[in-house]
Amino acid sequence: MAGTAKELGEERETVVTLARLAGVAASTVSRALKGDPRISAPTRRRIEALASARGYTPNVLARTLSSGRSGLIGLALGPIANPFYSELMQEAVSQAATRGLRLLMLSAGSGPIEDDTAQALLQYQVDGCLITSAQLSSRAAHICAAHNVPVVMVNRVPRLHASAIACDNFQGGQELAAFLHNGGHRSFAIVRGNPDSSTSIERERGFVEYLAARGIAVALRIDGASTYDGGFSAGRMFAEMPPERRPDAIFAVADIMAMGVIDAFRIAGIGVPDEISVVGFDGIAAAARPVYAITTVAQPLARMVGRGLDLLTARIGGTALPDEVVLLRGELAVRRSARRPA
Amino acid sequence: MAGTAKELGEERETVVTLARLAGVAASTVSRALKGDPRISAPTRRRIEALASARGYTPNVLARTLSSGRSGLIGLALGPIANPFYSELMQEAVSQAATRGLRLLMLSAGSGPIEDDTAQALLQYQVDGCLITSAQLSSRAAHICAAHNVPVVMVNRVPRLHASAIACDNFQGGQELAAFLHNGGHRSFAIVRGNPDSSTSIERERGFVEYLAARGIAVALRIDGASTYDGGFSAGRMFAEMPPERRPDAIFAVADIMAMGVIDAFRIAGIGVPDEISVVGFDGIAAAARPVYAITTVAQPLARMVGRGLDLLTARIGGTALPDEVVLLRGELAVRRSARRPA
DNA sequence: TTGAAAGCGTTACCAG
DNA sequence: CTGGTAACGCTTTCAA
Repeated sequence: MAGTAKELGEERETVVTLARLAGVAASTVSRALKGDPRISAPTRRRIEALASARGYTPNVLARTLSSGRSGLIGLALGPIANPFYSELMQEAVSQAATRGLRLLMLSAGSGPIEDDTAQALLQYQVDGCLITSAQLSSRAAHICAAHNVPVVMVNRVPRLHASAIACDNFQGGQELAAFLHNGGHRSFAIVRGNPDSSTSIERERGFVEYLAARGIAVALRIDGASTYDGGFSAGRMFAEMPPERRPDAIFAVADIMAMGVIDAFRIAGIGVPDEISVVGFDGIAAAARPVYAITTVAQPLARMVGRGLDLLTARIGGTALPDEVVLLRGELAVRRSARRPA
Repeated sequence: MAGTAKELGEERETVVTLARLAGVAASTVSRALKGDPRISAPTRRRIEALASARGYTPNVLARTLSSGRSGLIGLALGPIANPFYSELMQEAVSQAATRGLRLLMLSAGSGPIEDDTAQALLQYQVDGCLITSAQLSSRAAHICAAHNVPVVMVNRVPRLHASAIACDNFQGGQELAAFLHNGGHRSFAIVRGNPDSSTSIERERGFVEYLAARGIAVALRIDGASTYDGGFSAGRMFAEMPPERRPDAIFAVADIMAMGVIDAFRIAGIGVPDEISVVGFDGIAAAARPVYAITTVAQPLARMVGRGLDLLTARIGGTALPDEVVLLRGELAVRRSARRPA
């Protein structure tokens, strides 16, 4: 083991130094190391042995310069108070790794992704870009388009030049409405998420339209800002209403808000689901905890990330594929936070 | 706006194309753009104008190749079921950005960081490496050392060649023990974290030693795996004990486990802190929610990340500074999950 | 104040 | 099957 450790400050190996050591050309080393079939087995073995003995590490940046591909995917994320996005990020990191891609993380702040962030992406020659929990400003979109950097929005429907992968939020909203309606609920409220997130809007729309088709109007909509605290405040507001005016059922468009609502009810001594039903959306791990047991629509996280990377890699070769929007169906997870159909 | 958008497939600008356009040499462009004082003001302005008009983006990778610095920091993280690490990561991303650094994310799986991960870091010529929620294998440490890549562990004390920044876990453990002891508790239990995390061990040691010095032995230690579920199971175990044999106070060495413990007690109908006190460690956002209100030691997250990056950048110039371990004092946050001293 | 040229480490192309 | 050479885009001497 110690034999492979190198002195501090020792020069780093390169294809050239290896070539000299092996008595071959640099190009031969390069080819041998990436398994080019034209290199004879003995030569390859000799070079491989040498490389590993000397602890050679290829310089990906130099490779990028000459080949044009960096193996880097930019991952831009907005504020991730919502655990859904941590879970998404982890999934992305690990799936990218298995595909030999690395993630360059960019924090996008709370607004749309601006020029400087887009610039940063381009500076590092990312092969593509995954955007979650944020929108792309139109200039940023132009910049990416101009530089042939494919963009895939995850969990957002793109307003601009970009492909997207998302859960079928509209359908999920409908499904929850149906579940509650069949469960005998008749008066509904919604705790809304971020007002300019397509995700939240679609969920709400699905829910509302399903009920509207049955002649029911949603009685109340409160903003919950897609945060726990927002949900909690909303929950307190419901709790303060006279019981006879309170809705039967509440749809918080994100689990994290549903958790806040449920906690507010608990503190107020309002029984869930005995006095009021609460459903969420996302399927985050915390929503499944026994103390919440939230009935929700679980997003197919792994598949979303996988398909998202597919969309990206398909477009990376320079192949000019048209933008594509993929909607994946979420799965209704029936737990105990809502009274269920008989 | 539209004027700056470029046709799809148009060649990307480089110092060379800009130089041609401006009628100067490439080196002049390079110097002008980075504010080299030797370039005359008019020339600089002309070049700057041109660059921004044509949407020029420097290729950081090429720069790295010639200058040796990538501006990339490798961020290796283990499994981040614990929200503390999501919070840490976010903080790291944004602080790095303000320093002009970017983070390359590497998922380290659950074991120590192995050779291949270290290789990946080196391949991308990271200037330095931040490791959290994981240990560095001895080989990986050697590899980084050999390549002059400084390593800083965050929230871990290094076993090997690396600097580190952490909360003073030992002191925090003592402080919690003191708080509980002064609050009149006399029988204690610990819910342990990951058995080979220095963080957990130190917290536990601080707690145990404080009590031992007062002639009290910790009655019971249960493994909680640093997860909510682990805490929840531990809580159930306590709940099933005959009340007279149950400890007075429980120290869960991570807030996320304390949450599990508290929830288990709630389900079992055991009052916190009336029947039993629970304290945690970390200061994650969720621990402050009214339904938990966990008394805990809050880690100074922002300062930890800041000092961690300081340690790193100080070593990046090639400056061979000795390894350094910085301990920051956490702050006791007294909330309502534990009976407090009179 | 500016230009020319030589690298940085890799890959790709063209010879042989 | 292998070797040379020319890129890739930028910085950095060294000259002018």
